[in-house]
Amino acid sequence: MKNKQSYLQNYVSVDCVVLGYDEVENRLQVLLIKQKDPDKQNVDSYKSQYALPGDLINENESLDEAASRVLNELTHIKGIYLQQFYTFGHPDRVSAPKDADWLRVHRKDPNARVITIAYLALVRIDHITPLAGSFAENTIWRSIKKIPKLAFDHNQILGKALEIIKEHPEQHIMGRELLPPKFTLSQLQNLYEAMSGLQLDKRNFRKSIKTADYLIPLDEKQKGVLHKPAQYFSFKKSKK
Amino acid sequence: MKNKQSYLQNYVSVDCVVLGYDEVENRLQVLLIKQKDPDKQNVDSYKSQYALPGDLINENESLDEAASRVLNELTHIKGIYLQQFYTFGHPDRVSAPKDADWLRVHRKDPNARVITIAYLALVRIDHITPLAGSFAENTIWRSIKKIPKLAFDHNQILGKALEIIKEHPEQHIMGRELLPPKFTLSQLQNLYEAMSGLQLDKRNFRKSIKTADYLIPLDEKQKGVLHKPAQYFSFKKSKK
DNA sequence: ATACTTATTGTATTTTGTACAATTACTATT
DNA sequence: AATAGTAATTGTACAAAATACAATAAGTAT
Repeated sequence: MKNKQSYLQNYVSVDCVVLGYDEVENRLQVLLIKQKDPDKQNVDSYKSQYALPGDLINENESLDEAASRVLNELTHIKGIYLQQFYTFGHPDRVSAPKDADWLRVHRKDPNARVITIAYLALVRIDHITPLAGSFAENTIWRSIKKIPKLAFDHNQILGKALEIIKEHPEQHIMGRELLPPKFTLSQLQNLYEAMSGLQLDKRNFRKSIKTADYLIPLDEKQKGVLHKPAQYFSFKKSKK
Repeated sequence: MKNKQSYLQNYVSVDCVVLGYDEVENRLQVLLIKQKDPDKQNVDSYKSQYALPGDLINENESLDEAASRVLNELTHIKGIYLQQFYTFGHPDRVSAPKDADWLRVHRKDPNARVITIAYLALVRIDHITPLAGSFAENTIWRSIKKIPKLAFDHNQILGKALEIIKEHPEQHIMGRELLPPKFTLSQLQNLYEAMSGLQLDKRNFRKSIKTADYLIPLDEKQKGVLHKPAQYFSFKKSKK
């Protein structure tokens, strides 16, 4: 280590991969923001890009707090579990030509490197109203099967997040409010299938989750359905 | 996002948890550096601390490259697999009184926040000669069972690294050169046991690794041992 | 009464994990 | 040559978990 070396400016940001479970369509969507036309010119003159919600960290907040704040500013949701999953810091990760305009307007030093700590959140899509037209940007949900080209290295960040939930769906279901407080086993199975990308056998799925022992069977059934009504279940409170 | 907001200086560093496998003692040790007396006074006047090897990132290197460089500068080893495992960025992580002296000497802005990306490396301890008395610091191996109080939040960083290898020993053995090119199954089992902290049954261990299919049995036996000589094995080349 | 829809359930089979001890091949000693 | 000492090697019985697979049940609508 050199003594009191001079040191170039680094920006530090957090980016949030917010995955919303769409129970109706049984698919995961990702929350994206549309970068605004930085020069306030008409939209056609500027190639507006989609991006993951993210922002520079503030002075006195932890990384986790920064991620919570950014998520809250963009979705108005609070108390959601956010998991740090990787840090992206390649010197060139924000220096593609496509990103130059945005940086020029939004950064004091547009050429400075930005290191970003990426976070993953999972939510029920019908619990969130993306703040379209809010102070910052338009937000939209996009199916993870049809991801557009994103700003910076955000496609890479999203890809890593999707790998993680695909590998361990079970770790990202409990305590994440991805289902209503009361749900059927079919709803739970659909969620597993959407997260893993696999199709599961009904009988074996039910056997395995009953072994896992995190469900509470309720004395309540579906009503008004055109078939045998399913029993409702809820999650046991996690100990953490 | 605010427009061209002013932004406080953040330092960004990498810290390396280098775990060395000591086959003779069958234990893992961690590579620590001893911070030098910053004021060049006699050692007694300064509470010298142990720390994980780490350094600020340079301008044009990726995070992975920074970790490799730091590791190389401290151990002269190259080509070792380094895995990013977590980023630590609490605003107060370097502001304990114990760390003030060192920061005052080594940082232009001793009060600035430091975000550090932590990396994990595993090596054979007899392959590494820590560079005692080199330009920067003394380096020592310490058993992971007897970790002293470290600088900054390095105990926390080390703790997280140890959790990771404890949970998935198998992922950190292949391709890491933790054993000689030819090794016996007992050597391999000892390594597993050191990493997991568990004791394993010989027959069951052999059954499971033969299922795993990453070993090549060699036509060679131990020589000159006071017991039935063991067969040597080597790892299949990993495909990555 | 019938058709329709989804929920619910069990069994046989395979695979994997676990507990447990006798025999083998070498060296050193007598 | 026989014996003792040491670690390597191997198998079996049992339990638990994963997998493949289809008939019956409980509602609604006609």
